[in-house]
Amino acid sequence: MKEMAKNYDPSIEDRIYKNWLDKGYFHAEVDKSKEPFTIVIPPPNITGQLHMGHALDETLQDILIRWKRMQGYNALWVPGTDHAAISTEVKIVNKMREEGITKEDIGREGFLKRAWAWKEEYGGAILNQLMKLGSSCDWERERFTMDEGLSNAVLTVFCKLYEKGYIYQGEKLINWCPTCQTTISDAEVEHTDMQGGFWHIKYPIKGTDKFLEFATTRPETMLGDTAIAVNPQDERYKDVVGKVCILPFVNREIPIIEDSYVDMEFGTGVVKITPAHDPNDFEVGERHGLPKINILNDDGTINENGGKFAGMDRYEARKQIVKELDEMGLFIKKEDITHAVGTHDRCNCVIEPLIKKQWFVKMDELAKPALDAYYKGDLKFVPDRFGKIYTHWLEDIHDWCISRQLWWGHRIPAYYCDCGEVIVSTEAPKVCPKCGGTHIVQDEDCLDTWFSSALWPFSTLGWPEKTPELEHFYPTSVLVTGYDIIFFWVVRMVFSAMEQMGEVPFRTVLIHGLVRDSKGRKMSKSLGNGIDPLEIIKDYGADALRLTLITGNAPGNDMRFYNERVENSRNFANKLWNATRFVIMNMGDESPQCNISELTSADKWILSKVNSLAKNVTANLDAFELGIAVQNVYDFIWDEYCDWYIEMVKPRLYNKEDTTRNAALWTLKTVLINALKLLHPFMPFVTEEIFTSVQNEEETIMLSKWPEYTEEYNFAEDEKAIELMKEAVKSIRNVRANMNVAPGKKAKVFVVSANSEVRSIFEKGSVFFAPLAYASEVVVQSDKTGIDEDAVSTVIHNGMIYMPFAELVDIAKEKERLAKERDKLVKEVERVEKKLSNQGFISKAPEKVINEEKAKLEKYSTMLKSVEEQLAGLEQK
RNA sequence: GGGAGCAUAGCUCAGCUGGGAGAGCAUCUGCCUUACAAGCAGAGGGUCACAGGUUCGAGCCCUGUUGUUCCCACCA
Repeated sequence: MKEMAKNYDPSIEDRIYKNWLDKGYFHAEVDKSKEPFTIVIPPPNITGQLHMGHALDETLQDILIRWKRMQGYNALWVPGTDHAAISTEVKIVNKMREEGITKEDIGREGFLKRAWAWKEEYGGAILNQLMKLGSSCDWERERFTMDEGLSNAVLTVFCKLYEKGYIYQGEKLINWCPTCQTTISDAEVEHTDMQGGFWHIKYPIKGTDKFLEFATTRPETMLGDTAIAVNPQDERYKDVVGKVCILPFVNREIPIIEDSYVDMEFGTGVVKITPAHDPNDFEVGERHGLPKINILNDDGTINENGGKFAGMDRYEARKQIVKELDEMGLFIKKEDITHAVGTHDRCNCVIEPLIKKQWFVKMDELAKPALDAYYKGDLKFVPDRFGKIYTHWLEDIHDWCISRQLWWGHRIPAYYCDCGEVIVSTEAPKVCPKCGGTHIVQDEDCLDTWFSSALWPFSTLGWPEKTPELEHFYPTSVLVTGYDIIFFWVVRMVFSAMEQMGEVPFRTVLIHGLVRDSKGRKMSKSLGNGIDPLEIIKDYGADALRLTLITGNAPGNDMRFYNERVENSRNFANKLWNATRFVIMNMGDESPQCNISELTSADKWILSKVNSLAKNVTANLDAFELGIAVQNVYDFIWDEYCDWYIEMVKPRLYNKEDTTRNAALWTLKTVLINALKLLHPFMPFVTEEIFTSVQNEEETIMLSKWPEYTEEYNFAEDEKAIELMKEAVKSIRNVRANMNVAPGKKAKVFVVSANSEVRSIFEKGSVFFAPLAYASEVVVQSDKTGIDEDAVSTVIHNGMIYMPFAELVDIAKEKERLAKERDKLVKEVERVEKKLSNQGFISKAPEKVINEEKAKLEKYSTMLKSVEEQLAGLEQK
């Protein structure tokens, strides 16, 4: 037997984790005799540092995996990392800048060398941090979005979609980040309210002395204007439609056109049209066949189309243009407004819409099966409401721009021959199939990082190879992720899987919220309010962190994190630890055995309780109510097992002669082990440590069998008996505290009941009832014979409790106290009577509810009667 | 402009298909009782945002209002 320290020390966690690793418990092999349960990890970026969001995400997954593994499923959790194209590239470029090197200096090959070195250095770090949390991932199956297999999957998908016509190259308006100098997808544009101007400007109308007034938030784009538009219904401008304006500075003649897109009510009802730099204007341009003039360079400066402003930064040009328009008398006024501006979610730089030739995924056809899967119920969101976000996005989806002007990522498998032929192929072609030429160059661009993570659920299992793993473990069971990444990832995984696999990638998406700081703010680097999970683990243990993240949180809801909550979790681990110490101390080296017939009511009560606990916890886990599930276990261990059962069995354990001592020890151990198992998914380390200390048949709790409800351990009568005694103990404590009786002062306790069953319960339970009720002696009898009239009393169901104290009791006070008890009961009786006399209730409420109410009425009225009798007795004094 | 969430004890939050309001922390009182002071026992504290409605019965369902947070969106 091990000597246990007085306080639980979570520093054992590393040792336990290492043992699990060494034993290979996390590894899952294809085993057709078992039902698979699969989770693929949302791959963290290789730029990453574990943060609270990860900690929550991984904890949820680990709980599900550990639980299913114990239930006997073939549980596989696939770990891995994401190359995170743009984030990583930016970090590497920044690091190079410190060394005074640019990408161009070292070229593509040199850069990639550095990027892979970066991956080697930082890629594994976050996985090591995941281990600290206790994550039971199958590390033998770790994948990386750019490893050989996954890259092959990416190329295969690209080519297949190209052949189907779902991937195409087009000159379209895209989102350009002038800082990162790459295109980004619509999903990566973040609209943020910013202070801006609304400049009112007028253009001269050719051949007249009139002007046309309009307003714009981006005056510099005027250099690319190719029309002026008004609403066809607008009577004010009927006479100028068809005429042309002279565009200042560049002196281009631009037509005044009609388009219903223009809102007559807004501003002057006149809009300048810049098809190359605004999505709406682009559409208008398409409809009217207008030229599209790009005025921007990639770095956000004005290009040669901007005439005298060429070379100027966009914002500098804005100022200068307004200034010069003013000098020309064409500037009217500037309003200060706040409006939503598109920014890049990685660098916060303002996005410029502009036209470039890029690769796109055509979305309309791909979106349909992904929507159907949800509507048919093959794909479920927990909670439901996130399904709406999913369908809303898919129903309103635009084509996905997938090319990025980056070097770190999967290079687009498109090749260009001098003859103009475009060849898309997984292998680089040596000769052009059209002209036979050999001067062929590959597209310079890389793919959006989400293109590869979209394939993650099947690419990690070996696709496009037909591996046994893919056959067995796919589709995966649950995807766990935050609501902030539904568009980026969940949607794209589903439509990719539907297209490539013909099946959903996962059946359930469990959505969690954000972990916020104690003030409810998002944790962020710029605020500096982030709490490092590794620090918390160091101070309190991973179990405490995990418990904190799960407790009191409903799926999809944000939570606030603060240390007091972690302390409470740590205290719980310590409570459990000490309960175990108690059991082991009393058990000694023997392994208690006992026959079911030797069990007392108290034993049966706690066995029955842990039995139904297993049912509740399982049901809540099935419903993904992890917060409720763990609360059930917590309450059971602390309130029922520790505060009641352990206290109840102490007298039996301390008396070596007690014939039920073994039954108590066996029950203590059995219930503890079952509770440990139910707690293990949530707090894996402390439960393992205790499990191996308290018993030795099984070598790890991880692979032990999940407790299941069984009728054999359902003891309703004993539960009722013990609950009655608890009720009695609580009222006695209450009365004593009320009267300021010193805890050391014991009193004779009379239990009086006309009901023989009640008497029997207290007679049998007097061993533990006496100490819990601070009784020097417990006397059970059927009437008040021989009880001092001055005795303090309290009522229980079908009985009274009397405690004669030696000192004179203040009769007036005692009457007052009893009167309070009576008033309370009167109210209860009235409430129930009212309910039961309600004809509507009697005729419409379910029978079960009516019977419950009737039972309450019986209980409260008998209690009331007893109190009234007692009061009447006191009145006579 | 469209959509969603939230509003419950001083604070942070639970409350599963409608059937007598809960936890942790904080506060107050008494206990170092030989598992645990990271503990034990007891107490106080809530017109469940507001107004209607459905129902025998509403924190829970419906409608509206207010406040708040978030997501989406091409009003220049």
